[in-house]
Amino acid sequence: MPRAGLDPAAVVAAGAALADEVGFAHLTMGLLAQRLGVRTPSLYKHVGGQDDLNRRIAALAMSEAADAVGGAVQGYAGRDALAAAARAFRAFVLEHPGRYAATIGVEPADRDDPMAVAARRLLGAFTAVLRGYEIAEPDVDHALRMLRSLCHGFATLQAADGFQWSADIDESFEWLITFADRGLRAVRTGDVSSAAPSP
Amino acid sequence: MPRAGLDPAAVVAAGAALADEVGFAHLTMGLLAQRLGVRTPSLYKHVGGQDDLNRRIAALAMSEAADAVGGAVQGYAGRDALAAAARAFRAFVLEHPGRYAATIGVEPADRDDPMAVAARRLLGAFTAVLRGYEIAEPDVDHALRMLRSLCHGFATLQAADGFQWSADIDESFEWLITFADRGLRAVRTGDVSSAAPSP
DNA sequence: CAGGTTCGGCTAACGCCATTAGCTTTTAGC
DNA sequence: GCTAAAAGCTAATGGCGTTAGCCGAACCTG
Repeated sequence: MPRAGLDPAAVVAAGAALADEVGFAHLTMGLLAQRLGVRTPSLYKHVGGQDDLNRRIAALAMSEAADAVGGAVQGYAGRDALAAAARAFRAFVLEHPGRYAATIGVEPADRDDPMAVAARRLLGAFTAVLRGYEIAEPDVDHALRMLRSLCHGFATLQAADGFQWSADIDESFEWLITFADRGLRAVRTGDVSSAAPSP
Repeated sequence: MPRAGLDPAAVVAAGAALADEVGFAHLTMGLLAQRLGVRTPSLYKHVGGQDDLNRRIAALAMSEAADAVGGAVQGYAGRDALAAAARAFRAFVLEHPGRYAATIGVEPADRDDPMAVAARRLLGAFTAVLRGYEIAEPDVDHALRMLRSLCHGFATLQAADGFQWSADIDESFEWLITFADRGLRAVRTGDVSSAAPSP
């Protein structure tokens, strides 16, 4: 019986691909083993178990998302950068719904957790987008969270088929980009302050 | 051996409460039976199984969220209505993370599915908020999706402990409400159109 | 090229969970 | 009070994650 030649990276990559195919909730150790042409217990030579596998898939997804968004932003600024980042992020989530789902609800163990490192890298890509809007320091964190909520919310709702009604979804997303762009420019001009809401 | 006096509603309510306590992913038929002082197979007299239980919890959560948002909006308009709706929605998700998690990834069977009915009711509450902004018809659907993405994204990211860095989260949320309010008012005045983004 | 060690696969077995079948007892209706 | 439906139970099945322990392949050393 020849060896399969597996290693942790190959197992995690196959697990991520399988999650994209069958949905993260249906990703099972047995199914993954079958896909790899191996018996289930053999996987434990490469990953610690299902929980460990999930965390590694989440880290991989975060890292890939950071690459996608970071790469898409290169050479753009302002509205173009925002649009590129948002489109790249949504495209990634829609192309890889399974591995992205793995990132939800996983809290990194410590700052050196690969998941945490990748998450900071993704955050950095969005921070670069904000730089073009010249937003005052106290507002940057808020704007970052707003941007992340918007992208995460839209992408996950669409991935979960949460938009059931009529209007075209791509059009809605472009509308959303324009909305965010206008809003962020208003932040620079001082229409939205970090202080308490206007009375 | 006296009867426990259960019925479907009681089982679903206990399941939702348990999901809030231990997390939706850890909600198990055995654990729920134990909580109700009953053996596991007895639950099958009231719900069809785990999948049916999950769907009923999701429907309950949607219905409660619709009540919370709809009630909070009563008597307000414009920015006040938006703030009330957003705060009510976030408060609901943070107080009931388990049952809200049940709603993600559940697609209703048909239009009469209780889940679909409740979802339409929740959507209606947000539509009522938009009414105060006098947004043109072609933009209403986009604005609705934007609002839903924003609220869903922020609440789920916070519930999953996705915001790890320093700035105060409540402050970020108020900032986000102000941001959305300004943006929606700009939609009315025509700064954002439903047409393609400006060059 | 020989021999030992490490490493990656395997089978067997355990426990947990969801689910079904079939029995018993309570409860409600006539 | 009798009957029938409803609500609980025990027992059993199958699937999954996981662990223990075995055995052969690959690699490194001399």
